[in-house]
Amino acid sequence: MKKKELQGVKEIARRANVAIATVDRVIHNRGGVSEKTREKILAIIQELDYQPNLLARRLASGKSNRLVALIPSATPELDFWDAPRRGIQRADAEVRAYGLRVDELFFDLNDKQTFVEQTRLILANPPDGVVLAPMFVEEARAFAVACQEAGIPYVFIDSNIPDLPSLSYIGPPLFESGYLAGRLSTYALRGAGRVLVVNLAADLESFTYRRIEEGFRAYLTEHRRACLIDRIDLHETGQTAVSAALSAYLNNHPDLDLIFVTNSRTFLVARFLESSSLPAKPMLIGYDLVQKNSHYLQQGTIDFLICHQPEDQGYRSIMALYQHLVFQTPVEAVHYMPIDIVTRENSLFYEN
Amino acid sequence: MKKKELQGVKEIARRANVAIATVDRVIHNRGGVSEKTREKILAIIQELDYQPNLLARRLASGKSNRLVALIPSATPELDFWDAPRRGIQRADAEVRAYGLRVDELFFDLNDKQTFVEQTRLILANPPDGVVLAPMFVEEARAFAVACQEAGIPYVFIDSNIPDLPSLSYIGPPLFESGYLAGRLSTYALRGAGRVLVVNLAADLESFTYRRIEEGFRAYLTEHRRACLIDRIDLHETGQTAVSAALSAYLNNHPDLDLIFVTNSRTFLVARFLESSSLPAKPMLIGYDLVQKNSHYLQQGTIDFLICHQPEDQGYRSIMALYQHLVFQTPVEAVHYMPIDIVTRENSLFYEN
DNA sequence: CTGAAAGCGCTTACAG
DNA sequence: CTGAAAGCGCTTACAG
Repeated sequence: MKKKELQGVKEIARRANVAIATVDRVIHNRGGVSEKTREKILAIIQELDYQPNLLARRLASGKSNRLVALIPSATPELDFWDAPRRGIQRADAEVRAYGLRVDELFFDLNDKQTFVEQTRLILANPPDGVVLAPMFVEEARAFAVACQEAGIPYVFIDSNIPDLPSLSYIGPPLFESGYLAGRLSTYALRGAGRVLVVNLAADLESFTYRRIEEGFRAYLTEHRRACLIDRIDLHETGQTAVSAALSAYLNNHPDLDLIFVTNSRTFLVARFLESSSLPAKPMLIGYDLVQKNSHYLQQGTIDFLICHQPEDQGYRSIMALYQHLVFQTPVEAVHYMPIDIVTRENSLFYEN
Repeated sequence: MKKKELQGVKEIARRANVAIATVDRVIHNRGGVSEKTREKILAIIQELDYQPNLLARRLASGKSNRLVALIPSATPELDFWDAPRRGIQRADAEVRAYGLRVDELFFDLNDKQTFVEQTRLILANPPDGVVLAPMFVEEARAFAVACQEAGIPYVFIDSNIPDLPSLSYIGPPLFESGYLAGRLSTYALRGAGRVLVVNLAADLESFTYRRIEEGFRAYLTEHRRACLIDRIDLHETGQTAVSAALSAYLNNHPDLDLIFVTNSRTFLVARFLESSSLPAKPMLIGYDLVQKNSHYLQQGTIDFLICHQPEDQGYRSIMALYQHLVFQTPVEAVHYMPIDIVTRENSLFYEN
């Protein structure tokens, strides 16, 4: 009978003439091993091209990891964050069997304080990794720094704070996304053309909106020098405020060709356009296939929505942490999502 | 000292007053257990909401699975299949640690025989699952039937044979994809408009091209009744043949507004358009961001490319089999990919 | 029909 | 600095 061939640490231990525990020590750099035997073992590992069995490792160690995802809560009005959440849950389901668990925490997009409170809760019971939507820039920055100090890896999702050393940013390339909006807008421009950029958000300091607008303007500057570009910034995101501002603008500029809304609140503008009786409806371009936007896309009030695969963003953010924690695989520092153009015709399959 | 609490099968065995092996038997329906103890054990499993530890299961069983992916080979001229392949390899890397392995086999898109040979090889050494691009419909059908008989699950990727009971189809919704092309084409139509549909493939019997064209025509019929639609079918996919056919057509119809190519060989048409000196270049819409297409998209010769996330298709096809084999999770019979519109402006991030 | 035991490839105290 | 042993939660012969 042929003798059974040993595998893995056992075989290494046999060849090095040491105990398995010693092999384990050098594999994990736990120290307490003489340089001589250390090198002998290392050499054998090389020679055998040893690949640890991760199943066994995890089973034996009994370790499991807890991740926290801190994202805005979806509301009936604005369900954007349902999509990343689905992705997060899909990832959770896939890796649960391997000892990873994801806790979801939510904050209110209109209330900084809810964000701050959640970050406090997280730090009080530190997880092994964090997925974070840094909508409130300063507060997110403070939290990120705290995570760093606690040695907790974090990944940014959907928007970025580029100068922080996150494990990864998973989201759109903002400038280019705006640039594409610029290109799409040219389908509507007659003659010189008049364009309105609309920013609707509680926190307008966000890097996000500025970069998108820069990209948008860049395209038009390059291709439509004569085009006139105005802007409306609104901290209030209620329908009344939005309608009032647009109404006032359109009174002065009935010749408007196009409105570009820099985030998912595009439906607020669409709603206004539907209710007002303009001689010629301007083209409307915005972001994200949320339910209300989908409605106006079907109606034809919204012409294009730009999307960045929000579900996949959620999925990938968890998987990045998973790869990092379980496999110690290097993770790409920036994963730009594709910039998708969604129209009435392809919207059905975009929602999956 | 509090007594250690048992987990899993051990705890079940303790409560049922049987050996662990017996618990294992009922969990896996291996039979050879009296109805009475079987029911007792089942009840306890219910009560405990027992979830097997898949790590332990796989480690103990020592089982591993081999998958085979049979896809067209990428060529320097047409590198489309590089993308699904990358996805397949990414999935392979992710699940390798869990005992799944993927072998890749390739066939020549211009040579049915290479496909048939590969299927023979596969059946001679049956894998645990197959990913299959059924470009050659009849041959793929025969192979699928053979797989069924051998009890091997298979998933179709990129194109479908709907009446076969594949584990899953992962690819575009063809009709809707063509329908979107129809919508995009209307940007080019002046007046009634003249449109040319071009099919370029060795096997034109494919369900794929017909459905795409149906969708395309459906949009135009609904929205542009007066539009004239011609078609060129070409079994030869060399540049000379393509150029000759287009040249002849354009001589008779210099007023052409738009060309729609139903697959990734769009660059053949673009190349012809660049070399010929037409008074007004027709708009060109085609499929897939392959390298040559990307080039002509940058040039502006191609206006739109429709894409279906080919890398993700590869990734998901392996993962579907993985879920099925390892977790016995139900898999969705059809997973339609999004229909993406790629322009010069967003192409960079589409390639990842 | 049922059980006791070895083992999957690791990690983790514990002892020396 | 090093080793022997128990154990992670399962599965797999093997014995009865």
